[in-house]
Amino acid sequence: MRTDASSEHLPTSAPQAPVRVIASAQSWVEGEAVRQLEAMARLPGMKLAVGLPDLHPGKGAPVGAAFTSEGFLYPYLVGSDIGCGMGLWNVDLLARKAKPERWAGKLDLEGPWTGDTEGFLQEHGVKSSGYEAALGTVGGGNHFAELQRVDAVHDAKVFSALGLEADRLLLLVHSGSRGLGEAILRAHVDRHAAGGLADDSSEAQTYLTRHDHAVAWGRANRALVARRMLDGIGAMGQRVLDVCHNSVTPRRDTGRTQWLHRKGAAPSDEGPVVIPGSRGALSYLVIPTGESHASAHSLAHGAGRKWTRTAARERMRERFTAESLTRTAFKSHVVCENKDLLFEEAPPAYKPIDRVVTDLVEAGLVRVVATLAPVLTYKTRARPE
DNA sequence: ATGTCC
Repeated sequence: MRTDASSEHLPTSAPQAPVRVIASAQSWVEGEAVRQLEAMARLPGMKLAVGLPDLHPGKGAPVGAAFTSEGFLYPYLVGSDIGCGMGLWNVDLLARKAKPERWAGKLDLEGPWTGDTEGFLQEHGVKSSGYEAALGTVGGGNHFAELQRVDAVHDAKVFSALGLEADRLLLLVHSGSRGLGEAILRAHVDRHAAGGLADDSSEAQTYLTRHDHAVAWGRANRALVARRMLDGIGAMGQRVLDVCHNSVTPRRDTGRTQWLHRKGAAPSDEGPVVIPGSRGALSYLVIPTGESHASAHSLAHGAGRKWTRTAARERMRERFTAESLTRTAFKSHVVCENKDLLFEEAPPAYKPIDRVVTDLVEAGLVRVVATLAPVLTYKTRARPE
């Protein structure tokens, strides 16, 4: 029996909203993740709950899911990393000029940026938050900054329309709002636990204002991570796209405002997105296709975890040395001086990304524009004591 | 996920 305290607060009286899991039989989804999705579908005001092919259990609410509601919004469904997302930069360096081994030895994005963070935020039109010491840092868990080369181009027209060239490096940054979003959710949970907010309440307004700030701050954070990374390799870059996969946004395409919650779900209504594989795997640049109402205007945001962090540590430690995991099947390098994190984030801990993307293609939701292969993944330079 | 737990 589960003893997750958060689920005790979830009202189960409301009728269940439609639940849809977009995943083929080949990409099995854990039963617990579907049960969590169904529990969320019984929240007051819920209209639709969608699981994407990377759906997996989370802390109460599942990850890889999108929810639309009316009358209420649910900060708990966005989670603590408000504004987390993926940014892609075009790098003005030929892939064949890459020096991953040399870069891996010297890149260091730990600690506060030594530049003018206030000025940087101002340039991006974002107010400071009190968390500026973390601005420009990647964070933990599945966050990373990864230099990539183009593996294959499948849609040359869209590829070049994005300003991309097959022989250039790209930089993909996955990070969020660090401690800022966490503090915003904590303030909500202290009062309401997993409960929602009436959308006409002043508390909802306060939350949304803070949420929007964290989303903007998270985007600026990715931009500064990119800048630090590019400074480290002596290159320049241009942002190609940046999308958020943890957020709640209003939609007014029906008579009444609907709240679209994304919990580890990329948008399908903001143009091309990158769906990253884990470290030693390809990432997919895709363009959304077709009508996306039934999929809550959302896409998978990654491969999706297959093993828990604890299980991954145990299983990987038995089979591999930490050292061996700093190189991948693509001969790319991984900067991760935290061994536990290296094991937790090892490729076998995740579902195969190609199956996740194929599910989206077969559901008519995306077309693959290009596949991107890792060259150098930066996780952390810091060693735990 | 987390200036991560007193």
